Amino acid sequence: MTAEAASPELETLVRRAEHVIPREDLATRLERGKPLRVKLGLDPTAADVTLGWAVPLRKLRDFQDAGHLAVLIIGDFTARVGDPSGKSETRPQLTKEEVQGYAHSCLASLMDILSEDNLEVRYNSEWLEPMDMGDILRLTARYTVAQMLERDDFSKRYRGNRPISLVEFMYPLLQGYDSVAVAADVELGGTDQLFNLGVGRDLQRAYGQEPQVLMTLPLLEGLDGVQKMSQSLGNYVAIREEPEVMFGQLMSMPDGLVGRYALLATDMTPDEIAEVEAAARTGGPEAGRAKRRVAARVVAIYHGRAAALGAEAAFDRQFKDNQAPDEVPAAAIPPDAIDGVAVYLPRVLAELGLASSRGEARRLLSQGGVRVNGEQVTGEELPLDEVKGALLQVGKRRFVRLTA
RNA sequence: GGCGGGAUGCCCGAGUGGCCAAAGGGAGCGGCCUGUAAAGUCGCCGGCGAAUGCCUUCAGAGGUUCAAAUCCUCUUCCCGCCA
Repeated sequence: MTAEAASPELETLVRRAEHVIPREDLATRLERGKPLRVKLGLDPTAADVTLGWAVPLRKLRDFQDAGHLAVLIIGDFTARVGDPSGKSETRPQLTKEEVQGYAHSCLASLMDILSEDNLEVRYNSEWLEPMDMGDILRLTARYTVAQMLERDDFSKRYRGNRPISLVEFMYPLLQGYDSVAVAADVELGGTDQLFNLGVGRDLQRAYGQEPQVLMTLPLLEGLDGVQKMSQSLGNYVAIREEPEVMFGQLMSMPDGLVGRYALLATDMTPDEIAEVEAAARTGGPEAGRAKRRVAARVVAIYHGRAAALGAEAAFDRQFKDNQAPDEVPAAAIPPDAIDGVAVYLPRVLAELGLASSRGEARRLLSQGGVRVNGEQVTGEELPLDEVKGALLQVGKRRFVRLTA
């Protein structure tokens, strides 16, 4: 085997990747000059596409741009099984209807990243649903319980006396079978997918195909800076989020994440990444500026440069100058909150969704978390004409304009 | 199939007859501070138009008791050991 200098194409394609296994295979397949079938499977288990998902998706786009075929697998069947990767709990099973709804909304967002060209979209229910018991037995015969238990997440749960459903053992096999069904040359995934991707490789070999190359990409941490970005944890940024909101969400990330986001969520050059990373470490206003830079770059990818500038300006108005955002949702004062000429605020807050209950609303009031036209209000009642048309604010970022 | 252990609020977890809307921690929320960061600090953290008041909550269904998260019976689910 000759260890030739990596081609520029290979260089680009493996950028940001965590593992490429086996790397030589990718090189040789590229040398053949035929477009590769590059598989990425996504389970529609939630409605949005996050910056976390965007990491492998943007890699898939790189392959498309290099002339390869993106084989996007919508895991409408596997979503119902539930991927146990990295989870310490059994995932709740979703219904077919839920999954269809998610698939529909995800697919739209996905196309913000992927190109229409060089794209094949497949639903894995196409081949998984018709499998019969014979097919399933053939599949399950390939793997042992010990192999499954080698996986960290399974063994942890096993040792910790937590349940592991048999159906969870099926998941890697089904995902692996997808690779057989679409004859993948390369499969992309997050680092937590390494085991699953490997199963695909094994199964392809067992079914007489050339085994796929595995490429994993780093998992982007969520805004909490601790756990991976996930919709169920609520620490995510959706790629379709409004520019202003997206910018604000990104500004709330811990400093330690600036470099990670620069690397994984922007198109910054290595030099730029090093710069913002250093700035974030310096701390102080310096770090704040670095974070702004990263936030603006992310917003620009999904909404364009102009929107990014606008979002930053809006951010300053709201959080530096403490002004209400330009666009504030309007709502009528709930009629049952009005008693003659008095308005009962807890009811207003609760019914408009600014507080989860009237009790919560009362707490917010008593703690000074509620403002009417910028003035802190602590009493629970206000005269009706003071409330009509007023700007109601809870905390720093929840606003409603009350219509008269 | 047998024996044993377990199921508590968003999560973890204490509580084994009244003092329990239920300790403690985490997460979250609000105030101050600040770079909407971190750290810090003060407060909140089941519901009900005020309550030392009422309602709902400790897997589910029944029962004992003046009184049950706590005791009894059955059911469901989880874990372990044995087969």
